[in-house]
Amino acid sequence: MSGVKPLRILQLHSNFIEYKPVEKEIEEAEESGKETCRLEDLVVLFTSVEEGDDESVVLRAVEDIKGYLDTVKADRILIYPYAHLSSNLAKPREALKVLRELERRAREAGIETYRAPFGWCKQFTISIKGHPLAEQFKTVLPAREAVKEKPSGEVVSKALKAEEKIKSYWFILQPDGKMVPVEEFDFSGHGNLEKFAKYEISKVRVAMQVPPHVTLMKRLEIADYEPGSDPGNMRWYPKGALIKSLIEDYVTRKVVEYGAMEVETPVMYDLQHPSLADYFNRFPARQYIVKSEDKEYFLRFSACFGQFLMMHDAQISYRQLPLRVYELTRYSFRREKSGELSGLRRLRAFTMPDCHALCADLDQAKEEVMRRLRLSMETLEAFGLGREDYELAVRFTRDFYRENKEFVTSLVKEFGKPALIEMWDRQFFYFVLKWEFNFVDNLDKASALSTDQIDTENGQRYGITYVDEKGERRHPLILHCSPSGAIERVIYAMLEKAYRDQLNGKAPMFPVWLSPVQVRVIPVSERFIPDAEKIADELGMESHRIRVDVDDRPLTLQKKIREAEMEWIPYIVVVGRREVESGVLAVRDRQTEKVGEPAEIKKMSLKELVEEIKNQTRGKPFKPLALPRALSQRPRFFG
RNA sequence: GCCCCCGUAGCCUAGCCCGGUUAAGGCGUCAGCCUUGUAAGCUGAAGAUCCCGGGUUCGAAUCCCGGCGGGGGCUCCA
Repeated sequence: MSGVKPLRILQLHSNFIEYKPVEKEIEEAEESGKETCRLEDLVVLFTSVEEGDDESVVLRAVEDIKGYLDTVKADRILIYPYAHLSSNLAKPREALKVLRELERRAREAGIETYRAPFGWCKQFTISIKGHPLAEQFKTVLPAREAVKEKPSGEVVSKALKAEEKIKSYWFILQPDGKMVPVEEFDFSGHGNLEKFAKYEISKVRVAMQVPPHVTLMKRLEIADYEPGSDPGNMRWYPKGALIKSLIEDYVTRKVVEYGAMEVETPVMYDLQHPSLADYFNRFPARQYIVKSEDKEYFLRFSACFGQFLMMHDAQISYRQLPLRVYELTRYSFRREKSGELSGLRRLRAFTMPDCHALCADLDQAKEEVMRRLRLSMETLEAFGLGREDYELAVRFTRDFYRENKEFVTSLVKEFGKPALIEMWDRQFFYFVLKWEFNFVDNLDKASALSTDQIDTENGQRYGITYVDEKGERRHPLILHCSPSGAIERVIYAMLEKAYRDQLNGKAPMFPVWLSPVQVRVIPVSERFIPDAEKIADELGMESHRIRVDVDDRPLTLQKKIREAEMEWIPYIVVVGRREVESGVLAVRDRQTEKVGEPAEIKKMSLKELVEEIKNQTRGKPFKPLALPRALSQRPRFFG
């Protein structure tokens, strides 16, 4: 190694650097003023010269620097003598010679070059750019290959990295079993599928508007950003909390009916737990980390951990399979990158119904997946999301498809519309097959709602076993299903759909069972408030399970109607002299309304109205009004 | 993380480019009038550290620099 004088260079692509020579540290120091020097948008080269006497290294270094400047599109450098990179420093006199040579050669190479004074104690402030290549540490050796080291940044799961290398093959699978490469498929009549396919494959995304549902979620006092929390953690106003809670109840009820056992598990887990750490690396997500005493915990991003650990400890017989376990996670956490967060569509804290099913073998798993596909469609239906509102994607490995063609086709057949297929050459994740329903919004963005997966790894990873017919312990296959997707995302989809309805001239609204106020009673003047209250008493009788309120504010009738309409209230009952005398109600029915046209007023008896609402909400959960009944008693949360 | 946009009263917005009286308007709130017949009745009042810090200037919401917060996009995705 004699004759080799390595350079150690820390390259930092910076927004700016400010440095100020404070005092000379050594006798050989250069002459310099003490004024602060500031340079912007440049690459700073913290450089130390190590023991040796060979100057040829400089040429190599300049080559390397040029390449780097090209890559990061910069054209200016600052050579900043920085002794702390080495424990084997060259003599100052020699080091200065090398640095000057480096400066000269860099200039010769056409680089705008600055150099901080050598031999001084300097103070500096630096702002480093955030792109992946902004920080590089190099050791430049004259006779050998340069050593590249990247300073360690954030801990990224292996799965997240692996994902970057996945090669996907895209097809459209028709209900009749015909599989067509996506570029050959005729999308006429399948506009949403086309948008979804493009969104998934092309990665071109243009849109620079606030998503319609964000405006609506605020205006309707459903939810809002919470500036006092981490981004992606929402606040829920009374109306939103009610809607969310009803949806949660409904999904839970459906899953329990399907045969799942509801459980509850912790929100945080030991980062060092062996099974968890391993799984962690198979799941492409970023986490919140919580420190407690001297341990680190990650906040769960699904219910898998808790349920798997529970199943690990359970005694299970093959006779009990498929065994279904369910939890509604309030909350699951994923520390999505800040630029990815969007309204209720993509959050850092969200509520995820998560249902696992342990299956004895693939045949049982396939049967179960089919049941859960149906369960998911029924569930979405209750939120007013029909098959026309979402698209199916099925993703699997090539091997799985070869051996299970019929099964895959049967899923698409059950769905009834062509589906987007993504095929992989080998298994990257813990599952061999996964399907999702995807909603396409008004900005042509697609997001997954319901999903199910066939997991071939975690039974083993978590040591989950059942005892088979022969008395032997075996690992089950595990299905992971969310029949609705995140609850917040369901609300997002409903709002986006309502917005689209409005564009098409339909009055936007929630399904009646989810409307925070189902009937508003409006007296024509203050004189009729007592009559209005009496009607509200009768409509709102506990046994009717109807949410009624009364607009008792001293406003004009028109104004009160307008506000009720803007709140998307399904039934508006106006009470005046005529109603009091006749006993017949004058009802505005939102479901029959068209935007911009005068409303039709239906004459109905109170009993008929109660019946109609009961018909609309049959079989759905009910919760009482989440706000004071009298509008005059209500605060305004937004606007 | 990067790029782009935004930050003015509880909400929405004007003013900013081109610096100059008490920062303008609408919604909402409060008070009063009106007592209302199916999507905005009238009058009045209160309400603003113009995001924060620095700089330029006789003078900054306005120009410059830095920071903070939010949104959107990029990459990827339950």
